[in-house]
Amino acid sequence: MLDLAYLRENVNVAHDRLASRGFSLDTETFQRLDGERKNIIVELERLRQVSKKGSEELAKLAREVKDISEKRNQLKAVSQQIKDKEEALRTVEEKVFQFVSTIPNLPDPAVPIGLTDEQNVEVRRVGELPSFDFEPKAHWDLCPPLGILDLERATKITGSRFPLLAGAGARLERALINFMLDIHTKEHGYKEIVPPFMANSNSLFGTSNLPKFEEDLFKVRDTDYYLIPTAEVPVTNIYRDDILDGQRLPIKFAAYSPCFRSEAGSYGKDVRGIFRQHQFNKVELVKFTRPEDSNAELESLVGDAEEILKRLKLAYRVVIHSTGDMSFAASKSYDIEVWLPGQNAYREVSSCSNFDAFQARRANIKYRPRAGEKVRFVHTLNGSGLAVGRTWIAIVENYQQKDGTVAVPGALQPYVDGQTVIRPESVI
RNA sequence: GGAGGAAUGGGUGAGUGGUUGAAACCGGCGGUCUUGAAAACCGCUGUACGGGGAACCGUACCGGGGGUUCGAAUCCCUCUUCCUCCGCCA
Repeated sequence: MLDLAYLRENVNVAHDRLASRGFSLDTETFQRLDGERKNIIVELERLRQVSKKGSEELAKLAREVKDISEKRNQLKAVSQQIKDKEEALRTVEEKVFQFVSTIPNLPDPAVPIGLTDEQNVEVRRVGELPSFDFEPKAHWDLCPPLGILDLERATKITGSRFPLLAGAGARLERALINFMLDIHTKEHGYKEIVPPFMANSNSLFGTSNLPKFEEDLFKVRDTDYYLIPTAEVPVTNIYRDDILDGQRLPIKFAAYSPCFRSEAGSYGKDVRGIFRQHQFNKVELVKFTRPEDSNAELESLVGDAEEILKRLKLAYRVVIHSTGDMSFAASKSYDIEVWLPGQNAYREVSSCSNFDAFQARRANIKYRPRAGEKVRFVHTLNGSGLAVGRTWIAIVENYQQKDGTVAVPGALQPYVDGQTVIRPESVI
């Protein structure tokens, strides 16, 4: 949510900055609604003052045992006028709210201008691409014979786009979760969180998944609960409606969770294998920072996520999103893309964003810089550290060997009882 | 699932219809005192919106929503959350 006061003062600047991300701000509608709202408030406050003063006078008359019936009738009329104005105010405020809550965040000045991912800018490449003396396979061809991934049976349980891992494949998934959490909690200073895996509509509004993106979510029938699309939702909302002590900032949380996404509108995209799923595991990093620190904290957040790939010796690149490719709430975003030999391409394993005060305003998360000072909105950030299923794909594709087996990266071996190679095992 | 109780400012906690935006205490800020600190004492100490150059002024907010009334933290209805006891349960 953008700052209403900012919009009032700078509606044309906001219009131009939003145009750079492909959003057309209807400045006329905004100014009309905002003006209506203000007129009603001014009138309402005047009426309330009349009523308040009148009530005091009436109380005085009553104490003096004088006739109050005329005064009371007069005030009764005022009271009705107030009710009417309040109703009018509710109506217009609802309209303003609807209008403003569907405006995306303003891009940070450092973000490259462009309307699509083609204007994204590669920031750096790290690690060497693996070389094979054979044709490397994609994970959907490589894994079923090893007995670690069953693509057909998963569809029986639910339908398409659900993972079914087995044996060493299942253990590899679990090892990755522990590996990632250990590094972030023990070395990068994040506190581990196990959040609810469902969230209510207020929480989803706070992170901007509602109201605009409801079609991306799975909703639990007859309740106000949604399956979380990312741990960002519950973890960011830990502090909804809170005032934090400024001395505690930055606050850094790491949370493992399954993620559920309807993937509406991605039919035909990544249909093979388990790259794009309705359910996947992810370790998410979330930060609450002072406004002046958030861009530096974004850089270190990306670094924390990159560290996982470095330890696993996987080649990757970091890309900064153009204005048009950023998500609704972000002011600045980086993607980390890991090299997948089976697709001969870099593919996303992490997206790290600074939301500045956009989510904090929606979720009402404030901090007090120092005792006695005014409260301000925090800045929120988050990033995948990393998407576990996609890291799993990267490992099997990058560490595949000519005989169809998969080597286990050294950093991960302590998490799988020292196992060094995944060999074919009995299918489920 | 059944029966009770509760929700007030950063915290604890008074307040059952009319200067109550809200006592008191704790915490915080400023000051007096002190070589310095502590203690003691004094003052200040919520948020949002609107008006004004500013000191200030106005309005709203006592879990959410609705109602009664000229007037609600206070009365009524409803929802939510928390606590206690009983039952059930991984």
